[in-house]
Amino acid sequence: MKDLVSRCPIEEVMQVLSGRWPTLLVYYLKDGTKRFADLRRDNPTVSHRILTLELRKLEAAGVVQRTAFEGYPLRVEYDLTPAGLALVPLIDAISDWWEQNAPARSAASDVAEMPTPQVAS
Amino acid sequence: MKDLVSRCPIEEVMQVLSGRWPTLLVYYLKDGTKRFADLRRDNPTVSHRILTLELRKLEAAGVVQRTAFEGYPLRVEYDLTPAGLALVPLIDAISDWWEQNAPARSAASDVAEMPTPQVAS
DNA sequence: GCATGGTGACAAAAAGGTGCGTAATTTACA
DNA sequence: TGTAAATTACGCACCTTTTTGTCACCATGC
Repeated sequence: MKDLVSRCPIEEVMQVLSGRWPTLLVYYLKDGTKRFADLRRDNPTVSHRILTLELRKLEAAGVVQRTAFEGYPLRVEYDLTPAGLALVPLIDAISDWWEQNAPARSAASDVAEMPTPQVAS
Repeated sequence: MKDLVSRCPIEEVMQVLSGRWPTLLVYYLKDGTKRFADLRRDNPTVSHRILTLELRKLEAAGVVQRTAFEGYPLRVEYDLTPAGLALVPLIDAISDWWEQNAPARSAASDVAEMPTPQVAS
């Protein structure tokens, strides 16, 4: 998260989507408008500070729309932008990919060290 | 990267794909077999040590296949596993998504603070 | 003595967390 | 009637944990 500028787009997206929370927040927001407290309930392990920071990051990236209402108690709503909505199926796809390839991971365990297959030239 | 176990798959994948390097390494490996030094050339900013650690992580996740040959100088080859190959189009899709939504990001800038649209109830 | 892929000790930086303060209004209750 | 507390979203200061990086060093055969 230094520049948000790099040669290849993957590096840039990852500056936004890397970390524990961004994808998770998108995931929870796909159900529709949520308030700050809703998102905290959805994921009780985020600290309030990190949640605000992450939401701001996603807002800056154009993934999340933040709408603040005046008056007390404060009220702020978060939604996915169209861009954010477009991201949802992609995250789902990666999620599916993981689930499909998870069995392979647990099967091939840590036995295979230094396979030494050929000697080659 | 504590447990690699969580309620929802997204959290798990992100433990593997989060960070600057994992997706980038997959990206470079999609061209085919690469040796350690090749990957360093592809991305000169990874430190040598981090590269080994990241590759190990991807290997453990079943994304990358590591093949070590005996003899000196040492020779180690890295390839994508079938799972890793399956991941490539997904990363590309996210990459494309970013490129398509990049203009929107620079257009909507930081002017809109406290929009105060309705007052609601 | 260089090249290859790697390790371990340690330092720096980033990510994440805790807890307190703030605001205006409502509710609790004595 | 007066006061205390809760509510909501957040900023700030400080701290811990995790990640990433630097540096030196190993192994061996040409």
